[in-house]
Amino acid sequence: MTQNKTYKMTVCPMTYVLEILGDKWSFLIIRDMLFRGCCRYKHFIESEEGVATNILANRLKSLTNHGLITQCKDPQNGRQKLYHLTDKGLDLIPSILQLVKWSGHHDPNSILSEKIMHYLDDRFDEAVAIVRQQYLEACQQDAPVTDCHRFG
Amino acid sequence: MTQNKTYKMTVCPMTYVLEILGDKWSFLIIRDMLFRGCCRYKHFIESEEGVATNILANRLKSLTNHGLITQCKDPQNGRQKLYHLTDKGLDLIPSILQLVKWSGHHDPNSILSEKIMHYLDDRFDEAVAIVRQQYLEACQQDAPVTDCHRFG
DNA sequence: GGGAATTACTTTCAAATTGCAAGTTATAGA
DNA sequence: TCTATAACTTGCAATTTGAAAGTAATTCCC
Repeated sequence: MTQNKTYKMTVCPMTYVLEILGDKWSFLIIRDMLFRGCCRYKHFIESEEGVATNILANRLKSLTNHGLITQCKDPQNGRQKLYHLTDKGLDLIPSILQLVKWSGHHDPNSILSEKIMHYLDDRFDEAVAIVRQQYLEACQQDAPVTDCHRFG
Repeated sequence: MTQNKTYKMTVCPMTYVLEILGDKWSFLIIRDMLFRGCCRYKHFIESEEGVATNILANRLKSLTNHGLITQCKDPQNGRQKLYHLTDKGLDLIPSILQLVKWSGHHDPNSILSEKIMHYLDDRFDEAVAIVRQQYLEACQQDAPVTDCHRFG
């Protein structure tokens, strides 16, 4: 799917999301940031699914252009860049947790604990708030390894 | 993305969903069924985004194999097939409505009415129930053109 | 201060996937 | 029986992906 194509009038809500997130890797990048504390190029490359470096660069650019993430130089180390979710990106948490919840119910090999499923089933808004909160805290600490990996 | 590849142990909830829905067309097929009343091959082909016939056939097979939709002969007309969402497929409504809601907030060209956004923002569970209900009713009537196009 | 190492990419090219157009098969209706 | 229609399948060119190798800009280490 072309990620950086010229703008096309969106004819329905779904086409807008799918233009931005209608491929596997964009979603996984967001997941890695939210649940795995990834904020550097290297982190994403090391992630278990194994993105190709060119695809990663392409998607990071696309997500940046669409305003879901920001890039900045690491003030501690000029040869590194830091990637962070914007508010627009963070607003995807409910969507992502619904997808996680769906997997929890329908994936026969689901690894989600009962406790997590309980949160997603009965205290969804709370789960959203927790994931958001933990992400923001982890970012402030410059060591964004959150406890939220148990969700995603 | 290969849709019919051999089974791979899912390492996290997201990979399970993305293996099934990690491409634009699968999502659009579900949307067409939910919000546009599509239940025949022809309907999907006529949909505004313009799927290629081979891609459509591939995705319908994939979604069937993954248990999100079912295929059956139209009892009224033996040369037509009917496609319907299963419970597993219907359970995607919350995920899809969250994505629609996100678009409503962030797509500068959003066409969603205030009334719809109010439902999604403040009465989300109700919106899910309405979409599900209307889909099921429309299917029973064999003329599945629902009022829900206003959502998706 | 200079060479090696590291990080974040870009480039190249083969392989896989997509999309368009042109069949093909099965059933229906006249 | 002849024609039309619905649901595909096939062939092929064009696009996208993925693996590997290369490059530029720091930073580390002696």
